[in-house]
Amino acid sequence: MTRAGGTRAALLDAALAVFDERTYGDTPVAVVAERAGVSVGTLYRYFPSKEALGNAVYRLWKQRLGERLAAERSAGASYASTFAAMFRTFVGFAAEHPAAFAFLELQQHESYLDVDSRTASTSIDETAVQFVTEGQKAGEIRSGDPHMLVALVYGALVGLIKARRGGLRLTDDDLAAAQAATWALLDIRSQAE
Amino acid sequence: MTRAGGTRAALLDAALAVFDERTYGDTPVAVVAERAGVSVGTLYRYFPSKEALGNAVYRLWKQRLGERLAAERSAGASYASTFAAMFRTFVGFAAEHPAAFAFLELQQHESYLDVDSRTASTSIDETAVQFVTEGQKAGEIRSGDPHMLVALVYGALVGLIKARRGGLRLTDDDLAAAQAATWALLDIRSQAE
Amino acid sequence: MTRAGGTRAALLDAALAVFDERTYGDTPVAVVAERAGVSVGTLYRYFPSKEALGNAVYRLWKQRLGERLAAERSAGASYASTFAAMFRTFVGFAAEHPAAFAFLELQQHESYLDVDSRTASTSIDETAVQFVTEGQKAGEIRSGDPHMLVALVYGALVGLIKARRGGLRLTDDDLAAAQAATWALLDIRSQAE
Amino acid sequence: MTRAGGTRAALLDAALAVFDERTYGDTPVAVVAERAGVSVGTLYRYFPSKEALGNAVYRLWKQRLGERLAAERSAGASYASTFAAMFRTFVGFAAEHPAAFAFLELQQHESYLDVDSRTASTSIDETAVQFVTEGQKAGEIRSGDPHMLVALVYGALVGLIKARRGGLRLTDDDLAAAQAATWALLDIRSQAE
DNA sequence: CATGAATGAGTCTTCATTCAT
DNA sequence: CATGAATGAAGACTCATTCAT
Repeated sequence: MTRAGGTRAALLDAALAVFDERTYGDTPVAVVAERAGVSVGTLYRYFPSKEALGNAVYRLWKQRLGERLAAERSAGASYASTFAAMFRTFVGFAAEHPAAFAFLELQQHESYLDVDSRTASTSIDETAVQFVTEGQKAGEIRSGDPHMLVALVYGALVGLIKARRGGLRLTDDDLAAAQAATWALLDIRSQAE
Repeated sequence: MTRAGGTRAALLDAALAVFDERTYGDTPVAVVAERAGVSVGTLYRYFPSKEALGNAVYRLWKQRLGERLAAERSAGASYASTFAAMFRTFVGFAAEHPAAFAFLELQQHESYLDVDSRTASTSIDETAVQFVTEGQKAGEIRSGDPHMLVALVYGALVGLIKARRGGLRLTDDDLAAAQAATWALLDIRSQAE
Repeated sequence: MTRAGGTRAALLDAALAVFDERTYGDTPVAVVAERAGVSVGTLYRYFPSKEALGNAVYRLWKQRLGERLAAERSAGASYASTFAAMFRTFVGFAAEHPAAFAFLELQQHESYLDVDSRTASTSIDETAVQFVTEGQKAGEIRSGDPHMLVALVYGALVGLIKARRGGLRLTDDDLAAAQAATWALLDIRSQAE
Repeated sequence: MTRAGGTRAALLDAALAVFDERTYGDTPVAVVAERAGVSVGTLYRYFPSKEALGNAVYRLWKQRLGERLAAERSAGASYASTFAAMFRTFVGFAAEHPAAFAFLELQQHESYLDVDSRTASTSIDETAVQFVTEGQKAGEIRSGDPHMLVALVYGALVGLIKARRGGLRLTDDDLAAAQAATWALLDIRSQAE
């Protein structure tokens, strides 16, 4: 499991894998070390504590997800098509990195996350809020508290991936339908009475 | 903290409270017992294990939520108005029993839930799936895998409550907007292109 | 399981049964009470502690065994025939009261036996030692420390019953052979070189 | 108490000592660890459970005893003299390792012994049974179920050592007498009527 | 007198963290 | 730098004993 990036990367990889299999709270550090092919002592050379390791894993993947999402905000595109791209990115990320997605969104981290990690988490939110706010100004996204709308959309997305993880089979057509439905959460045209 | 219902009820109350504050996994049984005003030994007279206690709490509230949701399926009402009632029930439940809601929907239970508890959980889902399926047949709800649509809606609702719990302030108008947006996830009229 | 003798007897019966099934140390008093058909509280009305109960059971059966053994010392009989009678009594007792025998001889009691119980135990020994001493004087039993000879014989008998309990099948012929062999431990005629 | 053999050996030594003083069932693992001069956590590095530790101690000494007994079966020797050697070995083992002997033969192990330990125990029996069977064929040992005869002899031996442990003083002459008496259990010449 | 709920000290076991080699 | 043995505090669970009803 030792990646090119060296011991630290191997530890982050191993931690993600086992945290996904068992949960952060239920995973002894010895298991992480063993999976990474190093000793516990070595793990503690790279991370001062289990919490630090958990935070590092969390931050690493939250940032990766955030960057991929942010990259979709191409200038000039319509909000609907930008949303479509973001949706696909999100679903694609979950498909490519199921362990990372499950760890990030399906587990609880409150008990150990530090400020930096929370910030990483918030910044995704901010990107999304900004997108919604601008879309509202442009008259393409329905009115309403942007934070609230983001919460609804993000929640729907997480619900979708969670269901998929729980065994729900989704074809490309299903995903297209899911994207359309989720966009309806924001679409100004769905607001009409 | 001893409720009128007796020791068992006091334990269920205490367990819900501390599981919400700290998480099931991070809560020693001694803390539950203390909160209920009894000794550890007494807790074990009423529940054979910590897992059994966790399951009892989970089932109790999942059933209460399920019953309230199911009660909204009044005959003759339009799907839109039934959905509105369910939305209000869900949000109301979360407001009245924030600890219960957080415990049920914001925590992980995979590691200890038994079959009965999972069944209680599934039955809510089934109610919702049935609602969607019938709505589709009636031409009021958009097409698409009902399980997927339910996952989206349930996810959105959870996201909403989670945000509220995270500090987001929501007025009645906000909630009305949230309801409208969430209904758009299902509304056949949002499907038109 | 309630015997005619009343609650106390029922408790002694129940205790013997469960102590045999599980061991004194591994049996909660609640199990004894339940088996006797009474509550724990009641058990404590009849016996001040678990130890007292254990001692009472031990003493009761040690005495019964002792009395039956002592009864075989009929005057005028030869030592060989008296031994034969004792052997049969011992084996018969073990067959009739397997639980009692196993409890008495196959379990450890050191940790809780009180003086009275130890006395009851010793008196069987004394009877046997007296038998051996007299037999030696009469020239029918081999020379040697009587306590030692008794230890050998008693040990052999316990070994026999233990083996039987462990699954060894013994016919009447086998038992006759066992009796002959055991008597050889004492028989003056086996001493000849 | 840390022996040269390392921590594991120290734990086995300590366990034997305290199991003898108090009984396996009445000894907390903390006491074993303390006696061995290590912490509880360390004990669990070497033995996965208290049961595993108990089995390890049992097996270790049962094997040592078995090996010493088996070593006495020198070819060509008469059955009487082989028996004499085994008798001395047995008594010698009990004198040299009183704690081990008491633990092995004077305690109950049924509740926790695993298959391997039971096997170790059985193999001593098998050696003895084989000795008796061959002696019968050679016309030197009395007839009768070999398992039964072994049970009698082994029981007598255990009774002897138990009595010694209980305070009985035995001179070399006494032991010689005990050996003679015990051999009479098997001696063909004691069978004659 | 009987009941059985309540108590809490005591047991086994786990695991984050340290540190001698 | 890496190793992994050692630590000990903490957690789940049991059970002899008490006492209010």
